[in-house]
Amino acid sequence: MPRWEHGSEERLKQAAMDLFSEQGFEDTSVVQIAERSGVTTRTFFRYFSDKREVLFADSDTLRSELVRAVAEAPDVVDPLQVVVGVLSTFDWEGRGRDIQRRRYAVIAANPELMERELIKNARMADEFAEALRARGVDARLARLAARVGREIFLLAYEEWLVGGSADLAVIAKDMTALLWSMQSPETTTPPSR
Amino acid sequence: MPRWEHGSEERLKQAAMDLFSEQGFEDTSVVQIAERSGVTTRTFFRYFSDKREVLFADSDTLRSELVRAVAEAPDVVDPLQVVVGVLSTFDWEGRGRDIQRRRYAVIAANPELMERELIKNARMADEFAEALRARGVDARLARLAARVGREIFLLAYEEWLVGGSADLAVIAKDMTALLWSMQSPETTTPPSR
DNA sequence: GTCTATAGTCCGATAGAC
DNA sequence: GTCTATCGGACTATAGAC
Repeated sequence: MPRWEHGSEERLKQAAMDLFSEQGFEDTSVVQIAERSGVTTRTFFRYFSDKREVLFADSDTLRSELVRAVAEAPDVVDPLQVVVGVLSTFDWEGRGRDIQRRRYAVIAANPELMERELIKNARMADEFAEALRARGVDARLARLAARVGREIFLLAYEEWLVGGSADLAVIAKDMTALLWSMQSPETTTPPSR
Repeated sequence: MPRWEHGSEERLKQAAMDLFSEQGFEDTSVVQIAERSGVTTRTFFRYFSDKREVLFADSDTLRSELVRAVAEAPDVVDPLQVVVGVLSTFDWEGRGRDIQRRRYAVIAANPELMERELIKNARMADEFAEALRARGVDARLARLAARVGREIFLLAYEEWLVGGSADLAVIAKDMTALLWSMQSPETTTPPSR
């Protein structure tokens, strides 16, 4: 382990976040990020597959954590509830709301970064669906629950981010109730349990 | 406006689709596409902001068409129904299922193209939500209906694409019913009408 | 760690349509 | 003449190859 190079990844992530915040994503080059971190661009691309990925490195480990939570849910009789529950009861507060607000602001300000955010979310939903299916949920139902649950959570998360001190789980529950309030009589089918 | 070789844009789109299909997106360069179309790369970038966009040029006009349909819906008392209805009753058959299948195969085979597809869908949902809001729907409800409606449609669309001769509107209705079947008793709120 | 291909931008020039 | 579409080439940065 080369001790003098230790921490490169963290320094790169920090430098990228700072530079993107200060001068925007487009106007920041990988060379700049590398220079500020005391490494070469080659080192940057050793850690991150592309320039955008430096902002999403953590999201991969986070995703597997969340997928595991779905896979280990006590029961899956209500798959939508499982998805929304796992996502909204995760300890987002513990990761710092300000940091997440800042990160989201950078991402929202740049379409290329938003594209990456969206595909990460899509992959997470796909893995949620697969985890539910592995637990015996019908494939079609699993996909639907994963996708709709993700949307409910994302809307709740956005409100939580910009909002004051509201609890994310509460917002998510509220959002779910709002969805059910849209059920029109003519398209109603009797609950299956 | 029209000139001798005014079909440049169409030729570029066709050449790109063919080449991406034959040898993959990554292994096709803009130079190749331009050469096959008898123009230079400069001309390619005059029509398309980047290499991916050549596959999505039509989707922009399509989006505004669909957004207009939402804005002009007879009524918006059931916003989810409006979104799913507008999307699923559009004449997708008329655009050729084979062409759409081929296009989707190319997109699904490449993450970069999927990223673009996702952000286009996200923008469409945003505009749907705004159109609903303009019609008097509560902002929160409008966003929720737009996003959930989009997911219901996309799942139905994917089934329609791979499937035989099933009607898209029917699949979408079925998918909506499946969503309502997930409503759990404890989170139920009384229907508002 | 160096070298190179490709994406994408910029400026200026050209030529047909009107 | 203007307007619009095309072309030429030089240029930077990303990203991958060697």
